[in-house]
Parts: sequence; structure tokens; C-alpha cells
Amino acid sequence: MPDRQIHSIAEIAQICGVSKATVSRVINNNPKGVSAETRERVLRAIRELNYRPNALARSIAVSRSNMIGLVVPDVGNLFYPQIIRGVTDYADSKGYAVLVGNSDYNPEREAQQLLSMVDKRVDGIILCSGVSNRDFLLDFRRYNVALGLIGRSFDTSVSNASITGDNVRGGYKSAAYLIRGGHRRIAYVEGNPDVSGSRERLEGYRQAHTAAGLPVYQELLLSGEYSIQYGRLAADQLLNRKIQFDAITTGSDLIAIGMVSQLLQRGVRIPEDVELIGFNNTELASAFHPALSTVSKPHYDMAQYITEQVIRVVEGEQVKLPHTVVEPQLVLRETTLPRPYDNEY
Amino acid sequence: MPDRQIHSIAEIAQICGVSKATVSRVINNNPKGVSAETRERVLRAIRELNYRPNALARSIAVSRSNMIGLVVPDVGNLFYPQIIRGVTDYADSKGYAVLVGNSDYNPEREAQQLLSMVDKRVDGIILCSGVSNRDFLLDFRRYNVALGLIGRSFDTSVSNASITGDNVRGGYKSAAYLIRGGHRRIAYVEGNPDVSGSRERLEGYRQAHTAAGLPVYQELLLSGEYSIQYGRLAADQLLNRKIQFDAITTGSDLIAIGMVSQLLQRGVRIPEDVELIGFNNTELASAFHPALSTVSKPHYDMAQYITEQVIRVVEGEQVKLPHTVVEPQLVLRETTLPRPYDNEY
DNA sequence: GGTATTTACGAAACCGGTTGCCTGTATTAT
DNA sequence: ATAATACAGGCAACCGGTTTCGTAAATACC
Repeated sequence: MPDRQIHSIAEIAQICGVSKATVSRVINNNPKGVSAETRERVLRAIRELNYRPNALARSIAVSRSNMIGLVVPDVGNLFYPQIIRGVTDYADSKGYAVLVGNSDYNPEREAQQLLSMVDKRVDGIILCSGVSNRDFLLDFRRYNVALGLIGRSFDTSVSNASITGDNVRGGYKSAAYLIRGGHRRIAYVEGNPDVSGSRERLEGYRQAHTAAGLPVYQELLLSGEYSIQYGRLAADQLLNRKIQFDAITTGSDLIAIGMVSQLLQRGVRIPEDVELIGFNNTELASAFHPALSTVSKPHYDMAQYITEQVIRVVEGEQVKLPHTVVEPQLVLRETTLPRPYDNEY
Repeated sequence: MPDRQIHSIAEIAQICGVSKATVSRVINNNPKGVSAETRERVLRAIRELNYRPNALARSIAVSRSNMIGLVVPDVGNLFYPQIIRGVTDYADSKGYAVLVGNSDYNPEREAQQLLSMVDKRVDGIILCSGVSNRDFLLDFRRYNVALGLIGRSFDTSVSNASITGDNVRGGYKSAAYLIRGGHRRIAYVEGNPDVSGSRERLEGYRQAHTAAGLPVYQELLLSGEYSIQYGRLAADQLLNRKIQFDAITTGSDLIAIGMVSQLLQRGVRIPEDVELIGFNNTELASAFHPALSTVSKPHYDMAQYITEQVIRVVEGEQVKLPHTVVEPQLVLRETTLPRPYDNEY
């Protein structure tokens, strides 16, 4: 068996007959203080021994870990791949590694994950669709970690940067589009009601109704979780309880897919009998059959953006914009009927 | 502004009038060598100051980081959520944090990610659908990191554990099912041809053909990438080049979805005109409309299993089985026509 | 009451790096 | 030729923990 060693800077130093300081200078290719030949000699030893500097040791010495933490509700949810990819791409490009954790929409678990990342001394944290309350986050700032928020926003004392879609507008647009189609009983089917986005979309839904002088029926407001499963369940519920509805807005494409799938199976035609609008415009929405009408935000870009900001604060630069909100766009496909529409309202 | 400090063990020690050693003992609740009252006093200080031990420092002291690395081709691909969730769940339950990286099916990037994880001194690495060659991985063992493989397998000198679906069997089963339906021109549409799974499935496809005394046509063998996009493209290619085909097997559900979506759009009926079988039985397959027939493996469980093994070797226990291969099951839904079938062949 | 054992804790070395400061020699300026 | 400066490189302190070992005090034992 070959030497399965992982060497230390001291060994390299000894082998080359120089001090640790010199090796360190070579590694960080610090141009000062080491001659070309010494440098070469050290580099050769490093190569020959396959020496890899210990990033952890370095981290504690310079008190910077070059790691950032990403906390999402559920990495298994098909909504998050775009986000994770956005974060890892940007982080990677700047030489940061990414630690991931699931919160399961549970404030305690979320807190646990956040603290565990502090323990690992990540330089920054990106919290996605967080469910922690404001006080906790505010208190959390004591740990001096750059904090970026996706999908939720507080004042600047809570986070260094945040980016959200305008969920109120999103909720408004989809409801308004359906209302404009003459629908009067529009079901609103949400995922986890604790997520702020849920409440905001509902607010938009309400606004669209009142703007049109229409009542909001409590029995049409459902919530459960962001999954295909739940979409199925919600469809069944609506049908089984014989609740009348002529259109649906949902809190995610997954819910929408589950509902469409189940409604179709139970003989409800879409969009002829029921129009439906999803949320988020995941990759799936356009591929699904019938293709989902949905509300679109550039999640990948949003993730990249927030990662950029977090890294900026880590590196002592200014955040470009502490709070960004992006206007969601209604994307109309096959689960709605066409009608004049200008994406403005 | 409150004190935004992160304290060190030395500070706690000083405040409590004890030595660092004592504080350390308290933190690791080492039952020996510290009296109840001293312990209490230290714990109080820790609580009051919100002290969080530096896991990095601990890692270098005990040469164990409690981090494991997960390298996948593309966290953005909808196939990986199940895997990532499986890994994070198990790791989390054992107190390990997870570092993720993308390889993009690129051996150089993969090597880079692997080495970057070594630098961070992860205790173990889980490599998913790796594209590195055997020699590289063998050489990589020098870094003394526990290594688990998903979706690829070598002898035990290369990895500590591996788990794969039997892709040959998977490829065989789906092709055989289609052949049994009387099809003679079955297109085989793969993702990245560098991934070993691709080649194995093709092998199964071949075996099924020769077993039935049928020829394999080169023009029916396509490959590109694992995405909905590519599925669309492949469908277009087949149609535009006027290549005759009466059935399709694909290397992933995403490709399948893209193809179905495009074929439908171009007026091809499924399954009446063309039968199609996906691969992997992602959450999407059953929700898609028409529901995808596909080849199923328990990815979440596989991910958990391999994580368990990796952690076992980290903790000095025996790996249960160094190499596991799971038998894939054909799941028949709406993109194929029903016919007698026993999932055995 | 004297010895043996246990217990509580501190001192200091160590893990693997970084960095400020110092020294000795080589180079340049005058 | 001499002083001034530059450069290469070593020493040692430091980052924040863990752990071995030693010792003094407390407790157990007879």
C-alpha cells in the first residue's frame, strides 16, 4: 500500500530544510520573501508528496472559513434545485464551499441548522424561505455571520441582504387573471401556511377580490404542504366535500401538478371546467402536460444574487441593494384559457 | 448594538476562573474531572455569553471534522433532490454536516471538487454518478477519506462502499417489455454517455435485442444530457430525420418527459403510436400526464444506505456490504400499453 | 491515624496553519 | 569604500480547541 499520509506544513518544511513560514509563503504564493529556487524546491516537495494544505487550520488562523451555509426547508423538494444550483455556482466561482441543511419548515430545526453552521464558522449564511421569527434572527446577528435571505424580508437590522418575489403582486395577478375570466369561486391552495410567502400571496388574492368587489369564501382557502401529494389531496378534498369552485390558484407548481393530475383523473377537464395557475415556474411547469400556467420568478438568478451579496459583506464590500424585490410575471400556458392580458394590472 | 462577539474557550475559562482544560471538559460533557458546581458555573457563563465552541478548532485538534462531502453532477437536476435528501438526513442524524459540489459530468471539475473537500478535511465523501476514471479514484485513496459511490462501482480497493442499480438489468427489462409488445425499432435515448450507467443500460438494451434475435440499429441510439430540454431535442431529431421508431427507452425520466411533451405536441400519440419508458421513477413520473412508465430504484434509501456506510468507516466500524446492487423494477403506467408481465424476465 | 485511592483541576504540549518582527546577507546608492 | 536599502528566510506567538500528565486535596479503607 502506498503511503496514505496527509502531510503537514511542518513536514514539508523539514524535508525542504526551510521553516514553516517559508512553506506557508509559497503555498499562498506570497510573492515576497522567498527566492525563486526555494519556491521551486518547496513546490516540488508539495507535488511529490501530494500535500494538501489543511483548510480548517488555515480557517482558524485567519478566522475566515471560506464556507457558506445554505438552509432550505427541504432539499428534496423539486423547487429547490434551482436555488441550490444558483448558490453553489456563485459560491464556487468565488472559492467558497457550501454547507447545506434542511429546516423542514420547523423553526426549531431551522435554528438548530443555523447554529450548527455558526459552529462550523461559516462566513455567511443563506436562509431560504425561513420560518424563524424576527426576534430570533435579530438575536442571531450576535454571531456575526453575514446573512442573506431568500423569499423573506425584514428591515436591514435583521439581514445583510434579502431578495424576494413580490408575493402579494404574484397572488394578485393570478387571482385577477382568473377573476377577469369571469370566475367567482377561485380556490386558493397553499403549501405551508407558516411561510411568509403563503400569507402574502393570500393577501394578493384578497386584494384582487376586493378590488373586483367580490367576496372571499373561507371554504376555498386550503393549505397543507408544498408537494404533489398534497395537491392530489387538496383536489380530492374539494371534490369530495362538494365544494363548488371554477378556478384554482396554488402556492407552488408541485401542488398545481398534483391537483391537475388528480382532477384530470377524476374527470374534471382543464382548463375547460376549471382553470388553474401554479406558482414559481419550475422547469416542470412547461414540460407538464397540459403545460402549467404559472407565476414566474428568476430563482436561479435570485440565488446567485443573494450569494453575491453575502460574499460581498464577508469580503468587506458594500451590498448593492440590501433589499430587492422582483416583480413576478404571469406565464400563461395550457391550464388557463386565453384572454387579453397585459401582465400589469 | 449588543456585543457581537464570538467568544473563545480561553475567555470563558478566564471569566469562570478555571483553566481551558476544565471548560473543554464541560463542553464535551466529559463526566470526569469536574465537580458539579464548577460545571454549573461554566455552563452558566456559556449560556450567558452565548458561547459556541469553534468546530473547526475542535476538528483540527481531534483530526475529525464531522463533515462529509457530497459530489453530484448537477444539484440543479431534478433527479438529485432525493439523493441529497437521503444523504443530508442520514448525515444529520449522526451529527455530520454536508458539503455539496457539482461536477457537471466533467472529470476535471469532479477531481477539483473532490480535492477541495479533502482540503476541508471532510471525513468522508459520497460521489454520485462519478465520471472520474478508476486510476484517479484509486490514487485519490491516498488522502485517506472514506469514499462511498452511488451509481457506479469498482473493486473494493477503489471505494469503501458502493451502491448501484443494476443498470444492465434495468436496460434489459425496459427493452424486453417493449420487444414483447412487438416493437422492432426501439429508440434508446440517453443522457451523458460518459456516465457508466448509460453504457450499462445500453448493454441491457443490446442483450434484450440479441436474446430476441433482433438487430440493433445505430441510428436509434441517441445521447445528449439528462434534461427535459434534451428530451425535446431528441424527439425533434427523430422526427425531423424521419427515422422510423415505434417505441422509446430513455436514460432518465426528465428525458422521457421532454420527449413525451414534444411528441404529443407534434401529434404523436402515446402510447398508441409510440410506447415509452423512462428511468428512475422520480416523483414526477407518476404525476406527469400521461403518467410515465419507468424503471424504479429506491434512490432515497440508496443514498441513506451509502451515507451510513461511509459514516461507519469514519467511525471505525465495519461496512455492512462493500458493494450493493439493487434490482430495478419496471413500473408500468400510461406511456406503455398493458401486456402480461412478471417483472422478472 | 496513616496509607491508598480517587477526584478536581491546571500546566503545557499539540493539532496545522499564518504573520509580525528580526537578522544576516546581498544589492544598490552615494 | 561605506552607508542605505532590499531581500530571503527564520523565530515565535497566535488562532481555538483537546489531551496527557502531574499534583494537591478529598475521600476511602483498615
